Amino acid sequence: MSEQAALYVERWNNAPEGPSSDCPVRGVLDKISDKWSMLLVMTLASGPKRFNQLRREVSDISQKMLTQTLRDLQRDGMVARRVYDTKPPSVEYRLTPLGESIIVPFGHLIEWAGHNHPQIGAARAVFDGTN
Amino acid sequence: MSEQAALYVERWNNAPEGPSSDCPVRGVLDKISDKWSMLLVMTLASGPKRFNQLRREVSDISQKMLTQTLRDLQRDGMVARRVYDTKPPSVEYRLTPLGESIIVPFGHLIEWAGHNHPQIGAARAVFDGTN
DNA sequence: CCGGATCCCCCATGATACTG
DNA sequence: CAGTATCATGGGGGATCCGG
Repeated sequence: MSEQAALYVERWNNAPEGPSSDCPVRGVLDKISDKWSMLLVMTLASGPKRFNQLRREVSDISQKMLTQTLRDLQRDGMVARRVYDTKPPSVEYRLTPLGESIIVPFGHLIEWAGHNHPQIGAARAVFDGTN
Repeated sequence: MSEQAALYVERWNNAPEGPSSDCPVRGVLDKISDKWSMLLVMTLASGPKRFNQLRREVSDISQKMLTQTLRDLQRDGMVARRVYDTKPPSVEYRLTPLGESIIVPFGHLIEWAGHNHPQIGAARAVFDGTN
């Protein structure tokens, strides 16, 4: 393992309260592992968007989950919601600085996924063929 | 947004097949968002472990999900399983090089979480108080 | 000690319909 | 356009028993 990785492991295992279930880091990670949160953050990363615009861009999200996920992101301070008093009304969502700040670490994960998904596919083929 | 972040966004939106539901990157990310996968990877990051040892360290995982998650990780080539023909039998799990390679990008996310969870907590308090 | 098999519950998600 | 309200469902995951 690289030294950098070892550092992360040590920090993880010595995190406040340890890696137990009430560890605040695990609380944040649970949100990251939400089905739609990061997808919406990455979609908003290219600029502010309106409700139905998001719905079109993330075409397989239901209206309910879009509303719900946006509210959660707003509650966590990742997304700002602004209502324009036009007619018909329009609502714009944009990333806050906090929301933008997660793009970089999440981007590393995307890069890893892009780089390694062929290996994972190969491993699966071997595993499924062997058993 | 930082230039680095903008780069990630561009790559994401120009990913193979785009950010659609059958994008291979989303397939990998779905695994990352699994409830237990990354927790086990980080636990195994500090060295090979036996089954019940993992069970003790991740105390709130059920036996069923531990078995299931380890099998999925093995299938994806992230974890290697080795059986020692002792009596009683013992089984050791360890990260493969592929498994170790995800520690760094995932570590960035943990660092982000550790650094920003106070802000998130504060944002929630404001939101819950305002509404 | 390491798990496979089974039962079952419940909540996240989806579908649909309605409102300001 | 941007949601809310309500109902249906399915599979993730816990509890438990069993076997090698």
